[in-house]
Amino acid sequence: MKNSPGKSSCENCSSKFNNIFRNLSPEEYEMLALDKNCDPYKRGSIVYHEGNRISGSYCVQNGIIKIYKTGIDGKEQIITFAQKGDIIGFRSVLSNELACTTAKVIEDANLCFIPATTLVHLFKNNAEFSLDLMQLACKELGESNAYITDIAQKTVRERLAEVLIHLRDNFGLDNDQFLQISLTREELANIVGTATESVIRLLSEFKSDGMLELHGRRIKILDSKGLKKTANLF
Amino acid sequence: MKNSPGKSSCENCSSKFNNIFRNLSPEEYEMLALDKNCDPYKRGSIVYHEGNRISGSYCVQNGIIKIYKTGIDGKEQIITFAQKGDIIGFRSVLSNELACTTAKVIEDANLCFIPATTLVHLFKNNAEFSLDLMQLACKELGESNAYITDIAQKTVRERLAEVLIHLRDNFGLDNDQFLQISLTREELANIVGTATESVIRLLSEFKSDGMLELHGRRIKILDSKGLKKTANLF
DNA sequence: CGTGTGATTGACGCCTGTCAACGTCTGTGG
DNA sequence: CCACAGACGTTGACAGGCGTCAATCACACG
Repeated sequence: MKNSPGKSSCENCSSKFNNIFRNLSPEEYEMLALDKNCDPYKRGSIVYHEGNRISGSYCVQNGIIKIYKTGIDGKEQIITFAQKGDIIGFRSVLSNELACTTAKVIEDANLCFIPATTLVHLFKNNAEFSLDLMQLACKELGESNAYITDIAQKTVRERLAEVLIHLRDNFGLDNDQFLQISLTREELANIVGTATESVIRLLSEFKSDGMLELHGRRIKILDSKGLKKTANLF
Repeated sequence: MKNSPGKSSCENCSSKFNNIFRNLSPEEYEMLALDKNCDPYKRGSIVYHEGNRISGSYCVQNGIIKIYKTGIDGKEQIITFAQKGDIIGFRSVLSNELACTTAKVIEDANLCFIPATTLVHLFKNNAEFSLDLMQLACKELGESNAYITDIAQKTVRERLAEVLIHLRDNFGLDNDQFLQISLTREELANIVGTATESVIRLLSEFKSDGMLELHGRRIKILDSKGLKKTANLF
């Protein structure tokens, strides 16, 4: 009875329907259920830290994790967020390298730890699974390369608008039509790659232009089309 | 006799010693040799184009290929270069997606075309190979994420210095100690993510500071330590 | 109520992109 | 052999986006 939240089998895990483990055999699900280890993580806790060796990957049951790199003067650059159904840390596990990012919980989460040996075993013995995982890595690679182009060519204003659209598309809205995900101004700045003050100024400009409604940390997109235009998205 | 340059088997291909195919069985090498298709490509020719479907990957025997995305107003953002022993286009093949970059020859090259079916077959049937390929994708992912951090946090001056060091480390020097790879100012700008004029000005500043020697397109690094310091590298 | 974190606003100036003009080099065709 | 076109490199002028610094406000928490 080692799997705390209801010793749930991954086979009918509540997280994302088509998750990365969809092509496992019943036996492999069994194995995964035995090997994994699900635990709650509080907001603010570090799942793994850049530069450390990690002994396995984590599958997100719920909550939100921010994945970032630490750059000049300790300024963090947010690479992506992981949520329900996502798997994190597999890059370092499969390459057998030190973690090149830090994973920090920003909304209370339940994570299932999957030992490296289990993951590698599945990768080597199930071609469907390995292809799925490969495709995931390739998808992330494509996204990262697209973001390089963005950040290299677009202005801060364009990038911020784009990030807001992106956050809406990826995390959705709450009951009041506000962005579901709640970030500090500094975190927004660390996605966009700019100063906190610039984010603040631009957000209030967007508000003046009637594109946003702001209530503290909560953000509502009023003019999606205008925002996309500002972002140079088509 | 379909493989033009000496119907060479990949098994003893002259390209990079530990290349991606190092873990194939003799039978698999045989299969690869039968399926592949090696052709010369002239400087300036396009190997594949962003947005098109590609029917296979390419292994670089020699020459240099520039991989870039087209951004705002057609401005190109160079993501990476491929040289001897590198494999390109595998991302789109394995994800079964459209090419998200363009590959253009900048130094006359010989490329071996590997049909998608062959690559996928090898991936599914040889766990060592699939792990190698996965590690390659993960390595590229790590590099892309590192570059996001750089480009988001460093100044143009720092990035240019870093790119020069990077080009030296990856392509080496010619007999006169100049960088082996020859790029236009515009291409340098499209790596760094800046304007051509800025690259020109910064290069001559670096020259004034005694860190570089410039002869047209040829660049010699005189003060590697100073350049690294300028780049904020340790 | 003090402390700390996050948000906001203003002032200031440098880095860097844009525009324009001109120089240089190479290859082509007359 | 020369003229010309076109690509590439260089330089200067200029403005404005955006980062930095500093002060102040808002809010939560022990």
